[in-house]
Amino acid sequence: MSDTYDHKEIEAKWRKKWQEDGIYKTEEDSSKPKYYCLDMFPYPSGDGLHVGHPKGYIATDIVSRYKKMNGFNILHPMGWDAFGLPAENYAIKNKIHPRIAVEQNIERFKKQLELLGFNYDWSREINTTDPSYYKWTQWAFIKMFEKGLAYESNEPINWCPSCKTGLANEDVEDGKCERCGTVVEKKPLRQWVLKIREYADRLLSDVEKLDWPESIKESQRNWIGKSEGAEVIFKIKDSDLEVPIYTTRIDTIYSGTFIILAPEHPLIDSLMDKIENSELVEQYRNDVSKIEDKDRTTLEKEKTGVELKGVIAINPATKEEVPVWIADFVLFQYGTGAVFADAHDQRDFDLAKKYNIPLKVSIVPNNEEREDVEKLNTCFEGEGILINSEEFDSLSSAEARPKIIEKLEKEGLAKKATNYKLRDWVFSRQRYWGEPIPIIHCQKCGPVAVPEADLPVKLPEVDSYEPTGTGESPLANISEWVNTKCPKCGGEGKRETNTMPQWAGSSWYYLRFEDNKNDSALVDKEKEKYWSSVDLYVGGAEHATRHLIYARFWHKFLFDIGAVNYDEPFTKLQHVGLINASDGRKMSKRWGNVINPDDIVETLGADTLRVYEMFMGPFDQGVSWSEDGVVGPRRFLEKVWKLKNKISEENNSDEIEKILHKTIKKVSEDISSMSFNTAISQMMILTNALEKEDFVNKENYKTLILLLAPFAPHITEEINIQMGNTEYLCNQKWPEYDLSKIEEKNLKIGVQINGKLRGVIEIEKGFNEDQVKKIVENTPEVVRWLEKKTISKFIYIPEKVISIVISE
RNA sequence: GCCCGGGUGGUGGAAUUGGUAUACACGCACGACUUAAAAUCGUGUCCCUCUGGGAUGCGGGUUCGAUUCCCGCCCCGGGCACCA
Repeated sequence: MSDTYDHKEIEAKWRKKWQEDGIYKTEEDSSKPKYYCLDMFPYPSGDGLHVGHPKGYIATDIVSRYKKMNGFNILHPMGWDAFGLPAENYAIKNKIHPRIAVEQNIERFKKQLELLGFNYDWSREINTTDPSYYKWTQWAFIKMFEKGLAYESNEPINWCPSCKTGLANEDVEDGKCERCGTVVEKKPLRQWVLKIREYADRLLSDVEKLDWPESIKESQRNWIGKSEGAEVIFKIKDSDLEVPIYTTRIDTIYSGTFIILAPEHPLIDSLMDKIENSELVEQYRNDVSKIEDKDRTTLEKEKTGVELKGVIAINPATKEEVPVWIADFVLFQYGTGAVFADAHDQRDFDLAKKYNIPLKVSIVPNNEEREDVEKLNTCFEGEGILINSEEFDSLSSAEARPKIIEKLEKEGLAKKATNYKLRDWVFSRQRYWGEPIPIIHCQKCGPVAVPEADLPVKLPEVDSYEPTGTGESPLANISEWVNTKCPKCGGEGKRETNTMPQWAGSSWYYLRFEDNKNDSALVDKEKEKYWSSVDLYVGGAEHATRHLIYARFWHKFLFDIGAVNYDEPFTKLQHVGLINASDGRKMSKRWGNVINPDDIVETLGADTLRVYEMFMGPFDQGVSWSEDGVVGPRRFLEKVWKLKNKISEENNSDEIEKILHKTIKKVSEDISSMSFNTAISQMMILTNALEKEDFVNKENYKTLILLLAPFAPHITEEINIQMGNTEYLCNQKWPEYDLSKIEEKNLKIGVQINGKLRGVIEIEKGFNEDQVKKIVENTPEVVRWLEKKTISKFIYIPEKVISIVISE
């Protein structure tokens, strides 16, 4: 037996053996319960992995090994999300075709992952850029098209002038391109859009049944942004035209003294012949169109607007004639793009004060505080008591709302309405490196889906894959590819040249792992029934409103067309906290603070890296890498290694047995709850205890090795074989604990006097209050506090604490 | 502004159906081994005016007892936001 722990030799040896014996290959086996444990698959960047990337992968590796040892059939796969802008930009920068770059980067990533000893079943590897994969991404798109969920639109969209492509709402952060930080412009562009809004209600309500972190669920609720209110109709005087207005505060309708349209509102064009100051109006609309969205939506900006002179609307409740304004703070994309304005909204209030538009009060907080509001000295935005509201006077806001809707509904002037912030998903990109959208445009038939038999529509080779910037993808230049026949009428057709966004392939990849070689279906329904849903999904919280919404939408659609058996893809989600550099900053080439896992594997070993990353702190919390800290886990593994030399057939003390069984219990529970840090500290406690013994019982040692195996698979496998066992640890049974060995016969209980701990006594389990009291009375360290005092209360909380209250 | 999560030693952190706060690890100090160093092992390590007192962001409250529950704040991280 070699005495030094040579991690390099041991890890290389077992990596090779595991691979040769194919022990991580997963087969369907309906006799066993399944466990599907999934990582968010990476985009294979050119920089390779840094030490933060594997944190989530280590966790799923531990959980899946643990589940396997507990008799589950596990699915733990890995693949590559390789389409999209970053891959393409990397390729352009390095003057290399994206396909080649992706191949190289995948190779590098895979090597790095293999060094860490993961139990991935590589026979199920997938790659979103593989035509046999994106065939099914295209297939799903066609199904959506057939169901009317994919449509063409010409509305102005977010355009990133640097990435030279349109973007979805989700890709814009604070008015900037999420990818490159460039300020996004509005650009009218023909594009493909998916009707994710049709799923808004289900996406929202089903959030409740997910075992996900509350923060992510909350983000999704906010992003979907459901609000309930009413739609009211303001008719335009002397015309057939009317303005539908969405409001959540119909209780303020009696103070609606004017209405405001978004400057983009198309109704304005129909009103042009009535508008007396059309020049001014046009100028305002023009000015607004030039302001970037980001600036337009800052609260600090002073309110501006222009009245549409000559246009009069009728308030449906008061029947009063009210002026019509346009103002840029009214957003065309939200609600109906029009609001009724009153003294109970700060923005309307400010605008009215500035331009001397008449205001009226219809809500007051209560009778005591009504004076200031009524004098219009202040804008009251809250809910309160109605005044000046005919029969609704003296009702509360909440009481009045349904009643006002009811009344106006009878006149056909209002109805209940619901609104969402969620916008439909802008799905086309004017770039090369994505799935071609499988549509053929025909002059006669319009857009026609490519027949299923002709899928995949392969991404053609091009000379230049750089973006054109014109709003056309580079594919538009390949006429032999673009020009084709219409599948419907056989006439001349042109292929759609836009490609899909990066999020397309990742919206359903988890299904493909269940059946990655199927050429006749996206996934076999029987296999899907067995493996789905994903039991544990681990990844970064930054995907809360992008990937995790898109995937849920995509999945619900597949459920609706009968392609899958369940209506949610991920049962349990756990997010992984980032690992920052030791300076607290994000690891980045720019700061020169990147730590490469390969280096740690070389110097300290993969097992040490694994244990350290799990020991650093709570799994879902961010932490900074510590050069000093990483030696702790290394010392721990060395201690475990050295215990080999003390193996004996003799039994250890009851005290050791107790710690051992406690450890089995704690490690089992902590893996299930993903509290890896405390599982490791408990194993450290056991190891420290064993170290102090003269010998270590062989079975006890074996138990420790089994518990540690999911965390540190290499070193434990080596110890296992050195102990004379031939079966791989991952195929062995997880240890069970014996509660009777954990339970204490004697308990140490604290004694509090007036709330302060004054001593600790030892009692036998099951002692009653009198017995306990007797012991207390014979404990000098406690009794000295009781001299010359009266005991007014003696409380014994069984097996927990004694609390004595005394007075002079 | 609204919503979600968090605040504990020099550092990462542990402990919550209300019951002995500071487990485990790092760092540091001292000691053993060594010609010496590294490694390893051992001891100590919340603070103070230390027979005692104080401390889980701050201020109150409930309780025999509060890191845990309630009320009012402060700070940090995240989501949403001229959203009608």
